[in-house]
Amino acid sequence: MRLATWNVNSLGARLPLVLEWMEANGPDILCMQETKLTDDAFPRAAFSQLGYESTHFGDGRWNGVAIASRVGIDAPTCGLDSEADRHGCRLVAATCGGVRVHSVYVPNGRRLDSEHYTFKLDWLARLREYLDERYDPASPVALCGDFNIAPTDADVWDPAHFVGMTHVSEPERAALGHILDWGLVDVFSRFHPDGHIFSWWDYRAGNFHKGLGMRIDLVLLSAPLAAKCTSAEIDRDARKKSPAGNKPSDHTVVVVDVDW
DNA sequence: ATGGTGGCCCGGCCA
Repeated sequence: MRLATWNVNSLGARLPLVLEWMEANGPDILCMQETKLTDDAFPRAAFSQLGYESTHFGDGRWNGVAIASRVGIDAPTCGLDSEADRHGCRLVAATCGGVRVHSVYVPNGRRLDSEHYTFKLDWLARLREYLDERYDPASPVALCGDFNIAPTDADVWDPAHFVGMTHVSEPERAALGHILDWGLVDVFSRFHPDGHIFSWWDYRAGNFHKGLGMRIDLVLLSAPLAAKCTSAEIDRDARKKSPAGNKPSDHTVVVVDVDW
């Protein structure tokens, strides 16, 4: 089973590149974030033509998450528990090939003194509660998406640059740690313990070409899946303009293979 | 390294 996650930064703008990448790389399941579409505008037929079922949770201009799967989309659900999250469109889940898959878009905290930062920490705490209430960590569960957190200092280009900034603060890393403590493994870091491999680069100032990025897009697998994970890679090429001329997102794809 | 670019959709907001 090939499982991938990609913050596409507008599926409306990115659909040609996403389809091009799917045809070339054959994911069984692709989790997408920041589709920026309403459910009505989601291009279900385009995925269907490639053999994928899909589920989407979005209300338009911001956020929006989706899953495309060619191994089934069963029992789809949207959001966390609260009414506030129902308007955030930051989580969609479905059972795909026997795995409970979640496409997750964690709020951006913006600044440490921002109310958005408080909301981010609260959202992460409720994500842990969501796991506690629904699943057994001994079952196959995957959380895939843009966590807007670099798990360690090896996941940013220069830790000194990020002192006092969001994405790296101790409370954010602790909140992520609490989610991992439920029984999930950041499988990419297990295959690449030295870090310094990134999934996001600011569009501005040529940061991609300078190597100035962060690893904030994660695939978290419960123990039965993590034990059978054979590969975890970041496809840096998908951050470039494609051979067909399609423009990139500011994030690229994380691809995980599981012997499942 | 507080500028810069790109997405939303046309005036700023968001990342």
